[in-house]
Formats: sequence, C-alpha cells, structure tokens
Amino acid sequence: MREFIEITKALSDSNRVRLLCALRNGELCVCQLIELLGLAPSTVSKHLTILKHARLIECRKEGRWVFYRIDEIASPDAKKALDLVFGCVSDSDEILRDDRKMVEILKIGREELCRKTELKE
Amino acid sequence: MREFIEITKALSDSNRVRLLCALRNGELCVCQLIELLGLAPSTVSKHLTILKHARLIECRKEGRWVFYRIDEIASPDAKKALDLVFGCVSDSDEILRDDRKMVEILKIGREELCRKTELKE
DNA sequence: ACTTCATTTCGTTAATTGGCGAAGTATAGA
DNA sequence: TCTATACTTCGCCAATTAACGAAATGAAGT
Repeated sequence: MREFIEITKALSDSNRVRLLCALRNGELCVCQLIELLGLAPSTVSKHLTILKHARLIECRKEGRWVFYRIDEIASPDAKKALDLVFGCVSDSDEILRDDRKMVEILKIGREELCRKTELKE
Repeated sequence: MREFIEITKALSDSNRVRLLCALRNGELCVCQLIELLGLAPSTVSKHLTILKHARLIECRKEGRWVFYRIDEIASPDAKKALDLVFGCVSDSDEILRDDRKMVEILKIGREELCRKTELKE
C-alpha cells in the first residue's frame, strides 16, 4: 500500500505527468525538461526526485548533464501506473502541445539550450 | 488531463484507497465505512465526496441511509484507474485486514452499528 | 409538529506541498 | 587550480489538504 500511495502521489501533479509523458519516447536531459515546463530548475529537479523516488524514472550522469528516462526495471505496480498515465493522457491537448514543443527543443543543441536559459529576459 | 489529475489526487490518500477497496465487493452504508476507517463521520464524508467527484463511486439514498458503490458507468479513465487500484493493493496486508474487519462489521446490523457509534467510550 | 438520527457542510487548525531564489556539489575546460 | 556550468539541496512563503467538532440538512417515527 505504501508503495502504491507513493506512486499515486507522484502522479497527482500535472507537471510530473507532463515529465513522464515527455520521457515516454526516450531519455532527456534535465535542461530540456526545464525548457519544456518553463519552471525554475530547482522546481523541476524536485519533481524529478519525487518521480524517481516512486521508481517511475531513473537517471544517468554523463559529464555535466543528467539524463532521465522511464525506469526500465520498474516494479509491477509502477509499470501498471505508467501504462495508466500513457493510456489516459497521451492524446490530451496538453501533452500533444508538449510533444510539439519538444520537437522544437530537440532542434536546439543541448549546449545552446543551456546558454539560452541564461539569456532569458 | 484535468480529469486524470482529479482521479490521481483522489487515489493519493490511503484512506480513500481503503474506501474503494471496501466497496469493490458491493455497496456499503456510510456508517459501515465510518466504522471501518475509525475516523470522524465528517472526515469520511469528505473523502467520499472527493471519490464521487472524481467519478470513481456513486451513491444512492435509502431513507436515512446513504449507500455508496463503485461507479458502474465510470469514465474509461476512471475504470482503468479502478483496475489499477484493485490490481495493486487488493492483497496488501492493510486491505486484507480491512476485509476481515468488514466481515465483522457486516455481522452487526446497521441499526445496532449506528447506536454503537454513540456508545463509544 | 417534534424529536431522533444518519449524513453533510462549515469553520478552524496543523501538516503537506509546489513554487522560487540562494547556496552547495560536481564535472569539464582553461 | 581556477572558472564556468548543470544540476541538486536548502530555506522560505503561499496555497492546499486531512483532520476534527459544531452546526445544518433531511428523512422517519412519535
């Protein structure tokens, strides 16, 4: 039960659901997820920690970058929960909009993307 | 997305998950659910309202009593979510304990149960 | 009509949560 | 070794939430 509640709590915020959906097509760097959500880096990092703690995602370090992806060896409950998420919201307006935005984000290189974040305003 | 978040928020509290599981074998009266959870009537009522608003349960009035049950005509998302709940926690210790307690509660009649609530302590 | 009783609504309180910016950590490059 | 950079942790604030008891609602029995 405790594990299940941890999973549902993780899923009970739309920004976290957006993060999971963004990762459903493969791993992404934190800076790309920050750009997608348009939130402060610290906020995005916190959301990622919550998803990771619920064992829905895992991460990998490569130099200065950290890549997150859907947890390949997620628990049975986590796997079922991920299926639910993707089954319910994959074709929602919000997620389709995110998908389109991510295409644009991927066109920019990671290096340029991070520099761009600094230039904002 | 909004509907989905409303569902996951509803599922992100263990008392509400316990309520759903209690109802998975058929409808129950509020007084029986109060006895099961051991919480204040107003608290249980609020939890039921949240579950109902997420379209996971529905209710029926019969005289002074109100019976709740799993929503038979739940939305596709709600149905999938209910499957997830039952698939993940039906055989957890907490729910098995609740199942046993409910057998005892059902032995007491509703009338006696409500009177018993007053006699507490 | 009046009372009783099952449930809900309201108001309050303590705890949790989502957001941010500042400070901290760790890695790459000069 | 010093700086820049990518991310995380910490400390704070505003908003939300779970809990309760008191008051309101509404149906039955007297």
